[in-house]
Amino acid sequence: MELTIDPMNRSSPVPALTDHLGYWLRLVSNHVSAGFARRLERHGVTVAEWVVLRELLDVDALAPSRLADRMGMTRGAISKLADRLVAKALVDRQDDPQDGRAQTLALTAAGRRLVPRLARLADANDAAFFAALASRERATVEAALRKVVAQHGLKHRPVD
Amino acid sequence: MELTIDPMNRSSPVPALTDHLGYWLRLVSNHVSAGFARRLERHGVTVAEWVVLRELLDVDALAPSRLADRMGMTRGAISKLADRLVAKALVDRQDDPQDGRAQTLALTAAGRRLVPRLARLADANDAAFFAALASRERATVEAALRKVVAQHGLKHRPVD
DNA sequence: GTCTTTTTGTTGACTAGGCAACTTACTGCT
DNA sequence: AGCAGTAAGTTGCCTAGTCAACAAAAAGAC
Repeated sequence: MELTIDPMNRSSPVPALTDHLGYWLRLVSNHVSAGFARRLERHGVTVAEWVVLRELLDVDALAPSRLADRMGMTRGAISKLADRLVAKALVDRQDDPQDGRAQTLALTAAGRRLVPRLARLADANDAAFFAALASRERATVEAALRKVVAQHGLKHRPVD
Repeated sequence: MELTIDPMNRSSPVPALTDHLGYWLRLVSNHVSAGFARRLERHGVTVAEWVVLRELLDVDALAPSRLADRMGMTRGAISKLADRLVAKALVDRQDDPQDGRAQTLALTAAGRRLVPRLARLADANDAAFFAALASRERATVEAALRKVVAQHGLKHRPVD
């Protein structure tokens, strides 16, 4: 390929950035996330914090390390993230009485109250961004993305 | 909605993270970018640096501020990014003789040599990630994403 | 029962970006 | 010509991650 003789010096038609599906994915994804971040900002919450809150809603209590696994972040990051959420009184951190190393994170009453409001923002953001797509089209895209996730066994890594 | 009477306490079925298309987008996008970053790592280049190099390939010389516009980054970020690329001898920074404020960035010979190799990594990464999709399916996804981009007039913002 | 290994969470150094203040230089108005 | 306004690039401070070293505690080996 690159060894092909090319007297006219046009041997390497380097593909454009936009030739990769990953480019479009990242472009749209970054805008969707940034848009959501803007909406969350008014509530003093970041996207990563939202994910924690939403995760905690279902489980009632979760070890930071489990959260790290679920979110695809390091324990160090979760440690600091939890600090912030505790400071905002949205999350309660408690030592595990069974295991001196372990902790457990849970929503406070305020956190539990906030989640549904933020969920509505998430709905609105998604709807606004993908309004251009017919619902059939949206389903197709989601199916394709799920297929990619399945094929590569991608673990949750919603935040960078 | 949240005012609906609900004696069973099931009034707010808060949607799951996975109910949003944006979630899947971000999950896949982050993995694709992280995968690409890993491939680039061996060449001592980051994804943002790759984007700069690829942009410069077409134009031969570009002002940092134009680059900032194209990449959706601040001038401050471009300033530092250019520093790194100059340090790696992949980019040449030159003062504009016409305008005492302005500069111009251009690929060095080494930079120009590197781009096609990195482009191959980009191709490989994209192909590997989306191998699960039929080419028709890939085209559908790309069309949908382009539609979203068009409807919102999204400017280039490939890097966070 | 002790000693090694593993696990849990924290911390500090580092990175890459944003934002805003700043310097320098050009532009346009009069 | 001079001066206000604007544009280009740099810098310092901030944020939110990673990574690796660490302390404390539990688990496992024997």
